[in-house]
Amino acid sequence: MDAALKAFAEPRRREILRLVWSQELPAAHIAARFDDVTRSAVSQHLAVLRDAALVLERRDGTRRLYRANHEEMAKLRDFLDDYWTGSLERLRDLSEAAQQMKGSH
Amino acid sequence: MDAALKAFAEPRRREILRLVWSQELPAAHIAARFDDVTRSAVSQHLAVLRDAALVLERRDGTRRLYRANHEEMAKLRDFLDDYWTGSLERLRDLSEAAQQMKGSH
DNA sequence: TACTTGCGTTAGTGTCAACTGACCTATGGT
DNA sequence: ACCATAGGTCAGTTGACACTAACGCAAGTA
Repeated sequence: MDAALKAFAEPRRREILRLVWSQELPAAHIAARFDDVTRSAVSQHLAVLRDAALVLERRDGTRRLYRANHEEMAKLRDFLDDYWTGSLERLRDLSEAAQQMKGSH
Repeated sequence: MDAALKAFAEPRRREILRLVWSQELPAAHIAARFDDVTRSAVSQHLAVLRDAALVLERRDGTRRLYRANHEEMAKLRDFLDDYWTGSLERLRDLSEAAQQMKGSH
């Protein structure tokens, strides 16, 4: 999950992810969208996204088709939502911090 | 805004941010929460968060009190929400990608 | 079998970021 | 004035990472 956020916090990867959000695209089409970067760089970005499970890969002959993994993206979104809305974790941290202030002052 | 996401995509900084989410804390208290890292490192993290406007700093004598900047965090959240919900941007990218497929095949 | 296309992978490079340790600054107390 | 406390800053190291160029490999095609 941490890897997903890290992968997502990269402008180029966010662009790629957006391209394959609602349609499957072969690597060549994705790479062709970026004229300021080599095909190799895009391939490596795709590997990062795949390792983070943010995209899914499907092989069709010599081609590899990519599409966004909406399930994993939903998980990431839930994670972020939890951060904002607080949840149990932050309550625990707050009580610990309060306790620490007592002890040190 | 890109800086905010990048700053947020760092586990340690997310921890710090959570500590000052609903209460103001002096730098020393924040640093004391991390036993595997020096005060210097925490100070630098706080600088990154401040530069990204994710935390606000207030001076009180020799101390510096930090608290989360909820407004800026809301902006970040909105940015992420827009990414998910689509918005105009993605529609533009989709049409461009479709046009490209036509041209190359 | 040979050639081409589609794509991943590897080595090497430059840059950036997280961290430590030493230092500097400012405020407040004695 | 002196000293302690709170905390930022700078130099230097290490490791991660985005990238290029060259190579490797599988799957069609002639």
